[in-house]
Amino acid sequence: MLDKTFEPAETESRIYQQWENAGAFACGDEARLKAGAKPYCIVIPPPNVTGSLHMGHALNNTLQDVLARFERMRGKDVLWQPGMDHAGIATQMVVERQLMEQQQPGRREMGREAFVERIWAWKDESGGTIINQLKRLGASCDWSRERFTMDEGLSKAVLKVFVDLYRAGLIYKDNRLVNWDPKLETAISDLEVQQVETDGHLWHLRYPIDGDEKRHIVVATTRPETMLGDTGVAVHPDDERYQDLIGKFAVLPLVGRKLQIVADEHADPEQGSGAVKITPAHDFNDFEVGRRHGLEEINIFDRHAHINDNAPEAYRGLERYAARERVLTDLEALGLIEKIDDHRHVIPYGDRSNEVIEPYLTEQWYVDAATLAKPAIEAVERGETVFVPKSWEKTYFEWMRNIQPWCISRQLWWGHQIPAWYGPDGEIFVAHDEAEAKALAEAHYGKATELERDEDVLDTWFSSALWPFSTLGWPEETPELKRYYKTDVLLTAFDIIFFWVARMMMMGLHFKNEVPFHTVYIHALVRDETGAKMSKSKGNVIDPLGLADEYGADALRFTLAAMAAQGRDIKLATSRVEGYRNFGTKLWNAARFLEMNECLRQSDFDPAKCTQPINKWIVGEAEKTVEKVTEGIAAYRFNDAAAAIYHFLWHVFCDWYLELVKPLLQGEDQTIQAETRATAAWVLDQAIKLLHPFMPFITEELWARLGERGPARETMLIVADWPRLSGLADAESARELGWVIEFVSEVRSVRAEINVPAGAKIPVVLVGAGEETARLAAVYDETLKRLARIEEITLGSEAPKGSVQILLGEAVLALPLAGVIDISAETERLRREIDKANSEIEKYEAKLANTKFTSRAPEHVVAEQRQRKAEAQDAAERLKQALKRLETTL
RNA sequence: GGGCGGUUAGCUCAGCUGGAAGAGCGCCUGGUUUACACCCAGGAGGUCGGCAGUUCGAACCUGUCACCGCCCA
Repeated sequence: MLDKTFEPAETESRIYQQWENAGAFACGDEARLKAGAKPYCIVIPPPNVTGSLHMGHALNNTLQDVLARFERMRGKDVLWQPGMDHAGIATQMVVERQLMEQQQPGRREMGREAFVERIWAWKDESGGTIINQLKRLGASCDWSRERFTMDEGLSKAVLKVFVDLYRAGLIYKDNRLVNWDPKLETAISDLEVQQVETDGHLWHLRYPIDGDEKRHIVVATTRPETMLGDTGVAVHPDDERYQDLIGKFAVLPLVGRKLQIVADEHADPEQGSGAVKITPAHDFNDFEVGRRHGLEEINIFDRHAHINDNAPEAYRGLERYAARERVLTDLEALGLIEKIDDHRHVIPYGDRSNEVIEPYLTEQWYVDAATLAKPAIEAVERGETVFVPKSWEKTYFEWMRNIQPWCISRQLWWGHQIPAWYGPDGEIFVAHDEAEAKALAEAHYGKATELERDEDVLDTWFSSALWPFSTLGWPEETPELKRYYKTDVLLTAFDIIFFWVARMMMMGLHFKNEVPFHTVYIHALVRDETGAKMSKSKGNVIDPLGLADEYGADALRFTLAAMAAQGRDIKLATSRVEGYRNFGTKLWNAARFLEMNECLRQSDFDPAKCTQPINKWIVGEAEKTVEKVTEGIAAYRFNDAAAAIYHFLWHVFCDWYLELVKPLLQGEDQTIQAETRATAAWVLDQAIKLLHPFMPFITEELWARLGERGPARETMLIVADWPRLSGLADAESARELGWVIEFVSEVRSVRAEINVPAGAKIPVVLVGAGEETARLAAVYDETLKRLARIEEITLGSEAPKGSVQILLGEAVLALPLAGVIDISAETERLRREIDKANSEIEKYEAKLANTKFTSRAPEHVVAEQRQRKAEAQDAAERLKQALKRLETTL
């Protein structure tokens, strides 16, 4: 006997263990393959090895699991490929922090090799907690195939990609501005830079004109310290104020360098004085201006963003903000500060270090992203990969068409070391290993030569970009690669379109000549109840595992899926989770009810052979639900699918079917009882299957518990067949049950409205009932009496005096309650109903009187309106009669 | 400055190709109906952001305005 409630805490880990033991998550099941199963593959967006589960992961992986379980039940050979990435910066930071806390030597003291070893040790010990957290959610990944971007195989893929791209001219070294993190001492990607609006100042500086010392040109800057690296001044070509100065020189104060005054459209005549100082080595815009006019690029910072020897001695060694103070003091002393305005502007911060990022001129490795992007753009244009929702294609195109060279080198130790070796003269040899590099060098120099390997490592995303094929064994031509590439769908939040989708598309197309997935499903971002992005600093983070502890993983999953409507952010309220926990309990108790009523599954049960209308009706409803859930998931409309199964189980199966069937289960007729028991059990089985992708634990548990009696289960639910039903809808029984439900609902509603005590049983006279209605009343007599709390149902030709009257089909339900009810309240109720009917009649009449409508609207729409008008007229007429009868009793 | 999205019941949100406004939660009323109080029954609550247009007909299409959010400069 089932308990009153399902206990997630006691059940979830046991069930998960059973799935794993049964090998249910593994791809390539022999029996399936023999049956001709088609492959279905999703690669997980690899979580960070340092990461722990947040709500975004929970949503992302819940949806992947819904798809994986759904397709598995549909008989496909499912591979949900799991793994993690090595998160270069984040991981290195974690371990460095740990060393510091334990007061151990820092990485520089311990040296590269020892440090990297130390990271591996950290990874083995405390990395990847997120994997276990995913398991707690029920993720059905094929863990036997778990991969890590630093694995040998994946590293081999990285090596090959780097070498191939280099040899194809698509990877090169260049001296450009990068986003430099002076704290971490490495270049970082544009995407790892957060632009933060900040209150600052705009300093207006006066630069004397060369040869005309009395004259000045005023430039405005938010970063006065960078003036030490100025090599020019730009004015707009059309700016009349400065026409005579173009081509002349200004003199850089404090430094004395001559600055060419150039005409460039970058200078905005509306902003400040209209003239801007140009510091090509320390500003992205200035860099472009400098290149256009051949201005010198003078780097004034070292790697810590302290002033270097390219500046006058007085400033050397100063930290950038100290340098700013010093520069301002000195300019002030010279009277060269014209004015200082308050100014709001954006400052770039590194998202890992939270340090102000410095545009910094260094030599780095780049991928020619523009070239690789072309086929990736075309593939989406041709529809080889589609975005769901489609609107995200725009974002993708926007990004891809304006793509910048991708800086892939990082000044870190944790990651894939760049396979480039340098000769004594700086000649570069890119090779798969040192031996090959040496051979290349020997060929180049004509003799064996000592080489030095590039110290830097590759951006983590360089290896992640290969994920859809490197995890499948590439560059080896493995059977898995052949079978599962291209994969089916990638699920991700929109903020990852650039990180992931774009790069995987480029690499997949270049190396596999085929897109990595046919669909990209972009899901919502999870926010808190008020719509704010969850963040630790705001303290509004809802821990998914906390919710799973409190309400069960199933409830959390169902909530996320139910709220995952396309194109919207999710504002998560715990009340929703609670509500869906209740839904689980409801299901549990329905099963408990069946158990108590001996509703056992029958192996030879055929839903098409039901004889009782109530059973014919519910199997038809089940079929409709199967359709809705199946279509919903297949179309990534997770919320629709979730709503369909929720509605069916609670509001159709529990609220109506089980209630309607109670008399039959307790009745005399053994045949009917047997059919009903079998039907109930069968329907519940279908529902459990439909719910399984969303609530895997409770459904698997019920599957097992219900399997203890009746025919033995052939498989666990996770690999059971997805329902495929057809031909079960039966219009006749649907109409019959519709009548019963309306009967009960109407009586209940009116009872409440006129304050009949809930416990009181009242008589009902069915007036003007046709033959069929009379038959139904007789057949469902017991059911109606029970559900509507009726004492007796009799047929009559006229409503008894002073009775409450309800329209039901062609008949009138008369509740003879004279003396019990408040006549004036009932009169009022009828008047309201009549008014309502009348206004409807007017509406339809107006519509139908409009010849434009009747001539232009489709036939069936017009017919529908006529029908409704007739119905409303009929209702109004009968309501008037009812009112009249009521009034005559007064 | 450029782009995208949003504005529907008190709250959180559905509403696919334009043909009678929906769900969950909350709220109110009433319930010891032997599956379930994590429950049952009933109910209130909406000028679908404003305006203009297209259409026989608009929450849905077009334009415009307002406010909110996000992304990119």
